[in-house]
Amino acid sequence: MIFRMIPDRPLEVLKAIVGDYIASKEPVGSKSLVERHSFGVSAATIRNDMAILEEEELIVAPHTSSGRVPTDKGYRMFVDQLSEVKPLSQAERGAIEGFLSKSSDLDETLGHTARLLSQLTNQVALVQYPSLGRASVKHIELISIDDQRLLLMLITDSGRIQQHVLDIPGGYEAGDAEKLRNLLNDNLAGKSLKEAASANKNLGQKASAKLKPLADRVLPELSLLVDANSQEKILLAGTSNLARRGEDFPGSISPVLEAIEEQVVLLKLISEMQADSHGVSLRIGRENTVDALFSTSVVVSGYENQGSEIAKVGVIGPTRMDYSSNIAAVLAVARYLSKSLGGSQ
Amino acid sequence: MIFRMIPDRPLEVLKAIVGDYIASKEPVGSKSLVERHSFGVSAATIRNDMAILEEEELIVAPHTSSGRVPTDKGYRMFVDQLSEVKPLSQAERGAIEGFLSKSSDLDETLGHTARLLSQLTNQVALVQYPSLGRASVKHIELISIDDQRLLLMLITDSGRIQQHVLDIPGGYEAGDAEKLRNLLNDNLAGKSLKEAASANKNLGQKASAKLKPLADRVLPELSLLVDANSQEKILLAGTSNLARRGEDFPGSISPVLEAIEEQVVLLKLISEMQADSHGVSLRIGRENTVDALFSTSVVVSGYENQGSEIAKVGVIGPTRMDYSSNIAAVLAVARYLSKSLGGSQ
DNA sequence: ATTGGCACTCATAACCAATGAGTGCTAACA
DNA sequence: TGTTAGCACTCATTGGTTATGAGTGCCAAT
Repeated sequence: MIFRMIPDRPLEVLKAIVGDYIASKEPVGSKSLVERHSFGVSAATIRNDMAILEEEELIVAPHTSSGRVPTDKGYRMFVDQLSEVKPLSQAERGAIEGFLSKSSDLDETLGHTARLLSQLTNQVALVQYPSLGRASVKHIELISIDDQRLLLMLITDSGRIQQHVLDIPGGYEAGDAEKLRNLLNDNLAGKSLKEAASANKNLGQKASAKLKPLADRVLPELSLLVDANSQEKILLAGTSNLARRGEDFPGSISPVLEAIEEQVVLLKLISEMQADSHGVSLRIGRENTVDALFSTSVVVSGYENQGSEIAKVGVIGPTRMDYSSNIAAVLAVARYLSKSLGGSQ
Repeated sequence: MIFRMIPDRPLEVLKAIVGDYIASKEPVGSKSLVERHSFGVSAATIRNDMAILEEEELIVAPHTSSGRVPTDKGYRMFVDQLSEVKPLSQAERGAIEGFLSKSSDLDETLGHTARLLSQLTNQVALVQYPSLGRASVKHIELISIDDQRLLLMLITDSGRIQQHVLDIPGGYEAGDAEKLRNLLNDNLAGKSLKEAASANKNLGQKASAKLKPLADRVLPELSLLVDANSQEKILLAGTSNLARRGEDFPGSISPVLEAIEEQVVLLKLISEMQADSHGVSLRIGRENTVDALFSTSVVVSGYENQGSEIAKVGVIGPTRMDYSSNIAAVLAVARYLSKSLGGSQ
C-alpha cells in the first residue's frame, strides 16, 4: 500500500542511502551522498528529496542534525524495488556446488546447508527440517532393544527419520513385533502422513487377537510420531555472526539469541511468512511479530522435494544487512537444496 | 606444584576475594574485604596478606591503585581448596528429577539435559553424545529406500543411532538386503564396536556368492559408521547466556562463540580433560589450550552407562563464574543422566 | 525545479578539575 | 614478629565546560 506516489529521483536517493548506510554503518548526509553518487544535482536538491522521504517515513534522522538512516519501511520499499538481486560470485557458486556433490542422509545434508549458508552470508542461518505436513510414509521399523523395549521408527519420503523408544510393560514376543511391523508397512507405506494417521486408527481391528495388545501400545505412539505440529524442528548455524554484528543491536544481543534459540518462536515466525513472486519472503524489523526480533530482519525461502515445498531455509541478521546478496544466497541455497533432495530421495 | 606454602589467613583472604569478586564483578579492596568478612584484623593487615597473594600471582591489580582480581592461578587454588560444593536447592533438585522422569530416546534425553543444565547454571551447557569408543552393537538395520538406495542404520547399546544412505549403483534385490541384514546382526550384535569393526572385515567371505556384491558395498560403509573418531558429536544449549555475560569478556564474545560452535575444537578440549577425585574436571582461563577460550572456564564431568564412562557433560562460562554451584550442578546432572541411561537402555 | 548561502542544532571529542577508593610504606605498638 | 594507624601517592571515574564540525532547514535568487 503506497499512499503517495514517490517520484523517481527520491527513490534513487533512498536506494543510495540504504546502500551507503549498509556499507558504512554511519547515518548518511546529503553532502556525502552527492559526492559518492552522480545524481547531477546539488546537495541542496538532495536535501529536498530527503525531506520527501522523511515525510513518507522512509528515512529518519537519529538526532536533529545528523545524516539519515532508513526506517523499516524504507528498507521494505528498497527491497520491493529490488528487481534483480546481486548474483553470486563464482567462488560462492563453487562452494554450493561442492557441498552438495556428496550425497548423504538428511541430517548431514541439512547440517551442511546451515553451515554453508551462514558462511556465505555471514549471518545466522536457519534450516527447517522437512515438515511432516505433506510427507508420506516410506517405511516403518520396529526394532527390539530388549525384552521390554521396542524402538519405533518412522521414515518419510523426505528422508526424515523419527524414532521413539517404547516401554512394553508386559514384554512381547519377537515374532509379534515382526508381524506388526509388516502389518504397518503393508497398510501405511506410501500413504501421506495424514492418511496414515487416520488409517492407523482403524488398524487396531485388523490386528489378530494375539497381536492386539502390542498393537494397542504401538499405534498411539505412532500417531504421536506422525503428529506434524509437534515434530517441527529447526537447525541453526553461525550464531557467532550475530555477536560480531553486536553494534547493530540496540541493547544487548542476548534477547535476540534467546529468541532464536527458542525454536517455537522461530517456527511460528517463519510459518507465517509467505513467499513472494521471486520465491523469497522477508520480515524487516518491526514487521516481525516477536519483540526481541524488532531490530533484525529475516530472509527465508522454501525448498522442495518432488515439486512441493516441504520446509524453509533462511538467514536472520540485523535490519542493516545487505539484502541483495543475502536474498541471492538464500535463493541459491534453497534451489540447490531442492535439487539435492529431489535427486537423492 | 606449590612452591611456597601459603599461610592460612592469606588463603582465607583469597577465598574471600574470589567470592566477593564473583558476586560484585568489581575488583575488591582491603577495606571492603574487612567490613564484609570478620577476619578480626585491620585492613592494613589484610593488605599485607594481599601482598603475599600478589607475590604468588594468585591475585593481580588491574591498575596501580585499585582492588584486586583473582588470576587464573588464583581461581585454580580456590577450586582446589574447595572441599565441599554448594548443595543444590530443593527447586533445582526438583527440576532435575522432573525432567528425567519421562523416559525417551537418547536424542531427547540429551537435548533436555543440555537445556536443563544451561538453565540451572545460567551458562552455556554442553553434552557430548556417547562416544562410540566403548559402545557395542545392539542392532543393525538395512532399510530399502528405493531400488537403488539403502538406508544403513547402526544402533548401539548406549542408544545412539547412526544412519547413512547408500547408493547401490547396480540396484539390489530386496531378499538380499534382508539376508545381509540377518548376517550382519547374527555376526555383530553384542560385539563392541572395535570387535565389530574387525569382524566386519572378515565378513565378506562368509557372504554367499550372490550376496557378495551387495556386501562389498555395505560393509565398508558400516566400517565408516563404526569409526568412533569421526562420529563424535556435541550438543550445545544456552549460548545466549554467554551474551548476557558479555561484560566478562575482553574484546567481543564472538570468538568465544565461534570456538564453541566449532565442534572439533571443543571435542579435543574436553577429551583432554581428566576427572579429578570428585569426578569433575575443570580448565580455568589460560589452562585451556584454545586461545579463544582464554577468558573462559570449562567444567565437565563424565556420565556413565552400565558402569563405564561413555561421554561428558559440562558448562562453559567466564572465568569469573560461581565455581561451587556450577560444579555442583554439573555433577548432579551427570549423575542423574547416568541413572537415567542406565535404567532405560 | 534547482541552487547557493546562511543561521542553527547537536552529537562528539577534548580538556580540566574534583573526587575518592585503594595502595604501599613507615614508624609505633603488643 | 605480627599487627596497626597514619599518610602521601596513584589513577580510574565523574562532571562540567568548551570547541569542532557535519548536517540540516529555510529562503531568496536563478
